[in-house]
Amino acid sequence: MAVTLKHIADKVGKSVPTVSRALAGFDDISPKTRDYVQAVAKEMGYVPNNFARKLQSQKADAVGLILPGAENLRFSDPFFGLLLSGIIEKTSAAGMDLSISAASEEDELDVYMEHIKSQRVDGFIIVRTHREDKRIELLRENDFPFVSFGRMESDNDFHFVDEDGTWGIEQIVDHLVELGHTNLGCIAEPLLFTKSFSRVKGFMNGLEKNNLPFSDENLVVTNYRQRSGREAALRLLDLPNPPTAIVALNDLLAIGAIQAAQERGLVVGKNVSITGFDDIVLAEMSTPGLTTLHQPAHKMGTLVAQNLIQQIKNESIEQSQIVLKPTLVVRNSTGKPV
Amino acid sequence: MAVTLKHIADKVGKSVPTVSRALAGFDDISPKTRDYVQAVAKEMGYVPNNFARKLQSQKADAVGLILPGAENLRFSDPFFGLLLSGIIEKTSAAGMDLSISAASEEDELDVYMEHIKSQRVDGFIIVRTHREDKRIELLRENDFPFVSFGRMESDNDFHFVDEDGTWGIEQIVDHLVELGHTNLGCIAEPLLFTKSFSRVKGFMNGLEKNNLPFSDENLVVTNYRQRSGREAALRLLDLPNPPTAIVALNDLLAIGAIQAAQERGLVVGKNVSITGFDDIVLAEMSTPGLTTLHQPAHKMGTLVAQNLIQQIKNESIEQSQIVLKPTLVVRNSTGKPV
DNA sequence: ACTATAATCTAAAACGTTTTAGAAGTCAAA
DNA sequence: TTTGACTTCTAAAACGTTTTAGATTATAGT
Repeated sequence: MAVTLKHIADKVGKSVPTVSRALAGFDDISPKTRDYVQAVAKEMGYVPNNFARKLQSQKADAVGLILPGAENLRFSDPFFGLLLSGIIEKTSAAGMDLSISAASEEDELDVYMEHIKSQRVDGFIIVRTHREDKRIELLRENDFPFVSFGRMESDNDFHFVDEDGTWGIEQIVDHLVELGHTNLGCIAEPLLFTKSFSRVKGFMNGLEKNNLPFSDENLVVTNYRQRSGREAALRLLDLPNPPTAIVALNDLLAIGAIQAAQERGLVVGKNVSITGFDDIVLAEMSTPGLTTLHQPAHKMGTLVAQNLIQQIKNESIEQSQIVLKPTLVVRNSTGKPV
Repeated sequence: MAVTLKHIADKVGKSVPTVSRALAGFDDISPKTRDYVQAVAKEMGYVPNNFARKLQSQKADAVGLILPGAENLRFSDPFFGLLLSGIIEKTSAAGMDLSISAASEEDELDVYMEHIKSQRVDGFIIVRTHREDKRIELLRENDFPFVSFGRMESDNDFHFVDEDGTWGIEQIVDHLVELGHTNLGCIAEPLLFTKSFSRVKGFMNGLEKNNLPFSDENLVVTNYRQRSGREAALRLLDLPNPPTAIVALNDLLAIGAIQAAQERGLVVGKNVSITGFDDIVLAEMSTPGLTTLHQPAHKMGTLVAQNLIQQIKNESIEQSQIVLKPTLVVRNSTGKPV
């Protein structure tokens, strides 16, 4: 059985509250008692019971991360992995737990409510933000602390860390246009995600800025996997008038697109240019190296977690809304059109 | 403020224990009262307080995963990501929390003890198992439930899920020898990890079985990153008598090795053959496709979690020690030597 | 010597739940 | 009409901690 305050109290011949306060270093305990109690506690290997403490304090000292879609956990996405590592680094350092769970779309909101009502967590981190996000609305209504990784389409009166995806893709389009491309294709994730939507907007903006027409068939909307990237790219490459450059809106899609191009016998960076977004490790390792937009995934994780922790602890928050600009990394997957 | 049993009790005009037992469906409560209480509870949106319940039950309903090395979180490793997704799937389904934290090597054991003593978790999942693993010894001494992903070198009297790495690499060596290779190099992670050690053993066994000599300089021990794979491969390729095949002991190392070979102007699968281990998604996507050993990472995660949950719940355990054989996947990174 | 003040401690309550032991009431059998 | 058994409920205690309010003792000031 674990050592409790009562055991220590019995041993030192004092009351439980005295022991509690001695260990906490309150000044209504004599230095002599304090030191003695602390020594005994240490010797007995005392560690406070987590739940008793939390019940009393009415704080969970925990951050919740509820992953959308049980089947779709997305841990194979290296970007998400790095984001998570940033989050864990900060929460661990702050002595808080990170409670990860999964919820299917139907009962997602219920799971949030249960977490709140059972006082399991003090705040949430929201990922894969939608343009209209019910989770965010729910949390705002209930005045519960959270930080979203990504904004909504409007009404962004909450704490978030986000990329400037629109701006980023504009840089990509500029880069391709500078190289001489005039017929650009685009592969996107579902548009209900703000992230995807913003990036597509960047694509449109880029075309418009460079006086290029947009054609519907040049935009393929799919999911986030490489496999889908490959299929989407095949569709683009098989068009009667195929694009000479493909703007994939994340690196995994881009890698899939590279594979597709190679299957069609095209030299990537020459016969066709392909770009990504995120700069996962893989982007550097692929052949050819992928031209993409670098994002500090780990850093973003720390920012999200930091803000949430500050909210929870009622500390002053330096910046409650952070938008980071990605940086263009040019590698060999882009070149002049032949 | 959250709704408590007391609130419901006041409303229905019964005592708190009655409400508690009515909600739990005990049969010493009349059906009439039971239904009424349940209806009222539902209407008031009652959710039990997590910590009160856990304090009383003396169960955490949580599984701990303490990641070794704070700086080295390894979330960028897709294999680990998949393993994690399997774990989360099972723990979520069992209604248990997964508590993830990180600990540096110095205070790793203390962190384990604190988790145990504070009754924060009911069991642990051990990853990156060492040949002599202090964590496992600690948990055994304390008779605390755990499942290890990977065995120790000996004295494996505990629950684990593991690969048969030795057998796997033997298949790889056989495959290469069949193709005609006689000079094989090997790139390994640090040998204190059982996983790495077993795989190296497979390499040795394979050579011996095929009557090939082993030379020290053909084995490079490094860490798990691509970068290291590249450097190690360069060292092998620059030997006076360079190997015609490189057995990298994980896929990331292999990808790095492919990169190195390409830098040296070699055609992989022709001038030099390269193999991996794990079959991460990337293995299929790389050019050339990587010959490797497939492992069901997600499935392994579910097995680990399942066993632990069964231990915790005192359910019967189908299999407490599971060793899975990886399956050889031949792609284009291996071929006859020229 | 008496009072005010400070120093040190403790009893009691609280957090919200579940378990245990037993009370109160109902009903049937003797 | 008493006994026993059963049904339905509740009081009290428990889990381990912290907070609040107050008790006790020592110390100093007059």
